[in-house]
This record gives sequence, C-alpha cells and structure tokens, in this order.
Amino acid sequence: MDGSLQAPDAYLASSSSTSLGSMAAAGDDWAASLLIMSGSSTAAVESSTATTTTAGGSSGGGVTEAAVRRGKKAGGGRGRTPRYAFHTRSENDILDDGYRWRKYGQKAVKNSDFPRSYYRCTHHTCNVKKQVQRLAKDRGIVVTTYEGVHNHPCEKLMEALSPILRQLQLLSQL
DNA sequence: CGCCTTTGACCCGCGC
DNA sequence: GCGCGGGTCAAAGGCG
Repeated sequence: MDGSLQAPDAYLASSSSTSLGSMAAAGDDWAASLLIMSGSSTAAVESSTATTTTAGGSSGGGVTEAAVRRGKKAGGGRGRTPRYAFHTRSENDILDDGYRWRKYGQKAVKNSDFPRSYYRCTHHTCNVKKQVQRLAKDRGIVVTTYEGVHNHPCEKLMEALSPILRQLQLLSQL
C-alpha cells in the first residue's frame, strides 16, 4: 500500500459533526472503533473485532483481504484512494452520515451470512464509495468501509449549519 | 417524473 | 489453466 494510507482527520471531523444529526435522528449509539485499512494491518482489524466482542478473525480477515485486493488494483491504476472502516453498533443497516448514497450492488460474501452492500455517492463530481456489511455473529455490528474522500460539502451538514453561520455573521457585524 | 433499489450477469484478480 | 470469490454494470421495477 503505497500512498493510500492517509490521516483521517478531515474525515473524522466531518463524520463526527454529521453524526450529531444521525444520532439524533436514529438514536443509535456510535462507534466503537475507527480503524484505518492499510492492508498490512490485519492485526489491527483482528484486535478491533476482538474489542467489539465479535466474530472471529475470519470475517474480519475477509474484509481486510478484499480491501487489500482492491487496494492493489486501485493503487496501480487510478491513484490513491484512502479507505476507512467504521465498526458501528447500530440497528439500521444504513447509517445516515449526511451524504446521499446510491446503492449499486449487493453480494453475498464468504464467512458471513449477511450480504455486503455497495454504495456510491450520488454527487457526479464525487466518486466516493462505501460498502456496508453486518457481522454474522453479531447483528448489532455493522462494518461500513468508506473509500475515498468527498470533495463537496455535505448537504445536511450545510443545512444544519446555515442558521448558525447566519447568526455568526450577524454577531460579527456588530 | 425522477431517483433509488433490486437483481442477475459479467469481469477481473488471485490461489491452487 | 481452471475455479473461486469479490466488485461493478446495467436493465427493470417501485416509490415518493
């Protein structure tokens, strides 16, 4: 994995701020673990799955293996694509992160009784993808793997922030 | 009417 | 070289 490893600071910021809305809407408790997929960090994935009290290294290893394979392909051809995997404890398969996603595929994977869903950001200028898979052993755990970084503002976030920004502007004019 | 989900087929890479 | 598994495409249908 050459340059595909990248500090997820921006992603953490956007995700934490948007999670306010999603948490208020869905009422799910967020986020046991955030881990960075780097391909060589199978141990990290395994430890993280152990932290979430789940599912043996088999399913976690499967996820990592797929990421590595895609990483090779994408890294060689299209350029660096950062990937972040979120382990989320949620009732819903789809956690609303403020962006609009279009589902473009669903596939049953080995080592898991549940299918994996593939989503793509609907913004035409933004080719961020994410795949959602829920662990077979623990239905409460949903693994959401983001691939890429959004290059456009989040609609819901802007919508939620616009009144605050207006107030800030008014205050600054005083 | 437009957008999104569903679903089967196809393609590609990897391991044996 | 072949089989397997995973990722993507594209057409059709459904829903708001």
